[in-house]
Amino acid sequence: MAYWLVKSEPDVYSIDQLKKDKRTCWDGVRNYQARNLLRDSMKKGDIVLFYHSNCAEPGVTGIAKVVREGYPDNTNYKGKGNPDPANPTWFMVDIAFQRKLKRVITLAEIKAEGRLRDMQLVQRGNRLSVMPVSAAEYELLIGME
DNA sequence: GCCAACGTTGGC
DNA sequence: GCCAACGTTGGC
Repeated sequence: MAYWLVKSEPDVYSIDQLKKDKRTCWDGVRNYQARNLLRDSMKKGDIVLFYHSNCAEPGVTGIAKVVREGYPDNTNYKGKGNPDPANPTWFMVDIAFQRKLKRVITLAEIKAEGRLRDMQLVQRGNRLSVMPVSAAEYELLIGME
């Protein structure tokens, strides 16, 4: 089993929305590196840290689980369907709500924790919206809750 | 709203 | 295949 972190702008899709929906398809990812992870690496049962970006208090806000492995995301090709559905470019997974953290583990705290300095999240110029997290990093982070 | 960092696009 | 222009992300 692996661990992941996904970013979402709370104005667009928040942890509270996921809690309400119970599960959602993680669509709209339009980055090839992230696409490869969605398509090839994320497995059913994997744990996903839910991160709020581009907001007043960026940080990890909850935990979700992969409930459906990568399948074609044929929508939203600039507003239209995939011109070639047999050969999809973009993929998505389904994730289900697990729980909200008791509090937000903020980006500032993560940066301040030296043992988390290798997390992709805090690497320079990181813009990936889906990224792997090691088991050790996951445990440490959850321990800060 | 600013700006740095990065990906993508397109001319050549 | 190079590289400048442009668009997007995301912290601050």
